[in-house]
Amino acid sequence: MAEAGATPEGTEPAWRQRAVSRSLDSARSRAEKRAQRFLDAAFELMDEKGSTEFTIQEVIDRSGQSLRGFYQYFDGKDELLLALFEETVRESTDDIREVVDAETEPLARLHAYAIRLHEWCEPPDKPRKRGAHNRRPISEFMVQLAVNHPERVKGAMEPVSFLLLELVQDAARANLISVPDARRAAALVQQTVMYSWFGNRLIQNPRMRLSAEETWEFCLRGLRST
Amino acid sequence: MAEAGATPEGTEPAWRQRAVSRSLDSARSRAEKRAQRFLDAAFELMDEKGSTEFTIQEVIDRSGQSLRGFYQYFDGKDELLLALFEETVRESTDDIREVVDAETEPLARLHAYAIRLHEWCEPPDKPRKRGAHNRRPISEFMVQLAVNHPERVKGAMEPVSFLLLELVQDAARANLISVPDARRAAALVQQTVMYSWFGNRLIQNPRMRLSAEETWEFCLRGLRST
DNA sequence: TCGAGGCGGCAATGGTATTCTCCCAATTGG
DNA sequence: CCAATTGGGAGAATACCATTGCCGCCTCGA
Repeated sequence: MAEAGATPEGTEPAWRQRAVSRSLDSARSRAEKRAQRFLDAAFELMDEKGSTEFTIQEVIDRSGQSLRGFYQYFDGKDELLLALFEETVRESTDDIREVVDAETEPLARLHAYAIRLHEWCEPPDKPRKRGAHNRRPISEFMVQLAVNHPERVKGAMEPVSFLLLELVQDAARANLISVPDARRAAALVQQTVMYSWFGNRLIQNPRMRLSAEETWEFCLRGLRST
Repeated sequence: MAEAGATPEGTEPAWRQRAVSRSLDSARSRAEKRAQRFLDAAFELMDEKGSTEFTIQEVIDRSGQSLRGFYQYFDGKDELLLALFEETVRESTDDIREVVDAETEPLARLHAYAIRLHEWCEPPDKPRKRGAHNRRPISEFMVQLAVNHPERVKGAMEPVSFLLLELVQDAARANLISVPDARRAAALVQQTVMYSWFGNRLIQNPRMRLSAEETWEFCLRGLRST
């Protein structure tokens, strides 16, 4: 189980395909570079401002490209943000998989997954791994995205969801948890963990916040004999 | 426990206070009426369009009042939406409390709460109770609100949260669940239930959606011996 | 009756996304 | 090597909205 880069549907980033297919096939690599420049600029702005409220104009200026070009590669701002989101998920999937693969016991793997996913959105005070981005703004934007383009978000989350499904199935096979339907169980866990982070923003007093561990314990009990 | 209208901080709607305090005290009732007309118009538009993306202008036209007046009562569109949100929560609290009070057994009361809260956001195919509004757009907007004004959302949710806390405490006192900290447990339940609804929008296949009952069972197991 | 504040009507401003238009410069085919 | 085609830069023009400002009426209290 859990082979190296086992993304469900091929491994090519979805945004890349979309952006590139708009250009001629011969110019593919140049097109990718240009699209990438937009993405890089957007990531920078996002990291600096700590929010997704940069303007297209800023992205243009920063990337040293033209407005025209931007709309040639992206259908609009939402598409750009979706692309950022997809990139971030990809990054995170690798990160989570790494942590998970450090464990061998099925429950320990699930545990590692839950903790890491919960921390996924948090702004790490500790210096970020080189090249990793501040995920907070993206996570926040994700909920808006989930309202307006649920299918897209689901699609982008696929890698993370898929990994979790595997872990749940493994644990179930080992009789460590008893779930009648692995998919539903996985969905429940993913939701609980992710929105537990989101819900924390409604709680001022930091001591009242729900930690990753607490959330995990709650999930674990939920999984024992569904 | 669970006295009739036991809102934590007085029972006067918060938006009403805000809107009214902007006017002279003598003209209070007239001011309330005017503010209410704006709210009514906004509710209508929201119900019709199924979203909060109506324009201020539409609210003005529909309510037969002036732009000027609008900004006299509300600091901006966000305040209006917050007011709608608060009203809706109030409505729902009454509704939930009613269902809960039909039960006497602590766990049954908790169960009733969870189910009702989960359904809270769903667009009821069944004709709505007269005067009740389509809560979907509000619920959707709530997540945006939670990003931008977490404290306000928390404040508005207070009545619902408070009710849940009581129920959890009652159940704990009766030794039906064992939670070290009722507040945290309540928060966890509320989050799980509410976001379980929200998460469902990421699942196309209706048969894979998480039902209110499933979510409740998950919570219940989570509460048994924390 | 007079004056001031409440309020309707509406034009003006400001911030953004998105589209349009013009033009240059490089590539390419003859 | 030249001219046609086209990718792409600059940025003006549009389209929306929210929000503010300004003018003048009209009412209500003194």
